[in-house]
Amino acid sequence: MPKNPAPRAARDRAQEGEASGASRPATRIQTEKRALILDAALEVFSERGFRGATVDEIAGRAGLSKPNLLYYFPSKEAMHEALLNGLLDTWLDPLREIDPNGEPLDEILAYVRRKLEMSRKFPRESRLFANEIVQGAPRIGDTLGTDLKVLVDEKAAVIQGWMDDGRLATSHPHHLIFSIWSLTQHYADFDVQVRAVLGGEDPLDGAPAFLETLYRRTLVP
Amino acid sequence: MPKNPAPRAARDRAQEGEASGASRPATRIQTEKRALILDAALEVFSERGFRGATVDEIAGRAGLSKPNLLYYFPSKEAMHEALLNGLLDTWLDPLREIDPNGEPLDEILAYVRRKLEMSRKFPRESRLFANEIVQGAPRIGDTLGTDLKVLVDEKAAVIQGWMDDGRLATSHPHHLIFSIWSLTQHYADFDVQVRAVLGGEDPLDGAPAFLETLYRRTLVP
DNA sequence: CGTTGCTTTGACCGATTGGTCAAATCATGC
DNA sequence: GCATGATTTGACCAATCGGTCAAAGCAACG
Repeated sequence: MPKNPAPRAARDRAQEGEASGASRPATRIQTEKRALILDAALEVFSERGFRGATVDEIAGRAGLSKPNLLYYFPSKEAMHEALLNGLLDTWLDPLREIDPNGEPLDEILAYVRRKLEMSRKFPRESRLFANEIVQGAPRIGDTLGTDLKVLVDEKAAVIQGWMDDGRLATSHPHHLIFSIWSLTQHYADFDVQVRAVLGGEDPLDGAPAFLETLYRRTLVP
Repeated sequence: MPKNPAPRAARDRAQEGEASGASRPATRIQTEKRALILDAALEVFSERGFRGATVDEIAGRAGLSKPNLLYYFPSKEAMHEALLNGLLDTWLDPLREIDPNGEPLDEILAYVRRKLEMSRKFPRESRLFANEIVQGAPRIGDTLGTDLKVLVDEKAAVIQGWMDDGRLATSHPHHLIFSIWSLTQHYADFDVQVRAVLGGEDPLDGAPAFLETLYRRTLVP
C-alpha cells in the first residue's frame, strides 16, 4: 500500500525546461507521449477550433485515457498554447529566409514556393493558425503587434529598397507580403472548398505555376 | 386561467415559408426579433465558430432571454443554418455579375472591387464562412461540390474563352478565381493580423490600389 | 374592455464539458 | 527481484451546455 501523499507527476515539471530551474530531465516515455498528444491535439484543434475541441476527443485520437492525457499537460489550454508557441516561429521561417543580398525576383518567388510547400506539408498547422486568427487571435494577439510586425516591417523595407532601385516593379510591400500569405495559405485553409470546385484535380498541382506566373508578371520591372 | 394545452408558437411555423403550406404570416414582432437574433448569432458564430458559440451568449447579445430566443429558432443549429443558407448565395453574387459580353479586364477588376467591398461591409459574414470552411465545411460541404462548382466552372469557361481570344493574358482560370477569393477575403478573415502588422493604417485603404495593380499586370495581354 | 393567441421568462433537466483523485500498474536502476 | 517513482485509469465532481416547460405578461382585434 502506497504511502507517499502525492507523487510529483510529469505535469509538475515536464514543461520543457524554460520555467523552473530544478526540473528533472524528461523520460523517454514523457517525450514520446507528449509528442503523440500534441499531434492529436493539432488534429483536433485545427479542425474544430479551441472551444470546439474536447479533451476527450484529443485523448481518444491519441489512444490515451483523458486523465492520462492530463497527466502530461495540465489543461486543454496548455496543449493549445504549446502548439501555438512553436507555430508562429515556424510559420515565419520562410519569410526570415528572404535574403536582402539575393536577386529580388528570385527571392520573392522562392518565398512563395516555400510558403506553398508549407501549405502542402503542414495543412493542419495552417488551419490551427487560421482558426486562431479568424476568431480574433485571442491567444496570440499580443505577439502579432510586436514580433510579427517587426519582422514584416524589416522585410517590407528590403522589398521597398529593391523597388526603389528599380529591381522590382513598384508595389505596396506590406500588401505584397499579405498577398503571399493569403494566396498560399488559402490552399490549406480552404482546402475543402478548393477541392470541391476543382473536382478530382489536386489543387496543389496547378498552384505553383499559377502563382509563379502571377508574381512574375506583378513584379518584373 | 388558460386552458389551451399548448399554443402553437412562432417556432412551429415561422420558418419563412418554404416548408409547410398552411403557415400563418409572420407578425411584426416575429420579423423584427428574428432579424435581431440573426444579427447577434452572426456576431457570435463568426467570432467563435459553431461549437464555440453558446446560445446564452447569442441571447445575451440580442438582449433576450435564452428561452425567448429558442421561441423564435428551434435550436442553435437552426440559427446557424438560417445564416449559412442565405450566405453562400449572397457571397457568390459578385461572381454571377461577371458579364461574358463585357470588356474582360474591366469585368475581372470590377469583380475584385465588388469582393473587396464585401470584405469591408460584411466582415462578419466573411468570417462565418471562413470558420465553416476551415473546419471542413461540415454543414455546407454538399453545396460546394454542386451549386458552387457549377457557377465557378461556368465563369472559368468564360475567362478561358477570353484568354483563348487573346483578350486576357493566359493563366489558370480556376486558380485565378481562387486567388480573388483569397486576396479579398483575407482582409476580413485575417483582419486582426493585417491590422497588427500595419499599425494604425487601415488595411482597406491600400488594398484596392494594390489589387488593381496586381491583376492588371497579371491579366493585361 | 375582454378575449384570444402571441410573447416572455424563471426554474429546471439530462448530457457533456474540463478537470481531480486515489488507487492500481508498470518501468527501471540497484 | 524488489523498491521507488513514473505511468495509467475508473470513478467522480462542479460547471456549463442546449433545450424544455408551465405559467405569466402582452398586444391587437372585436
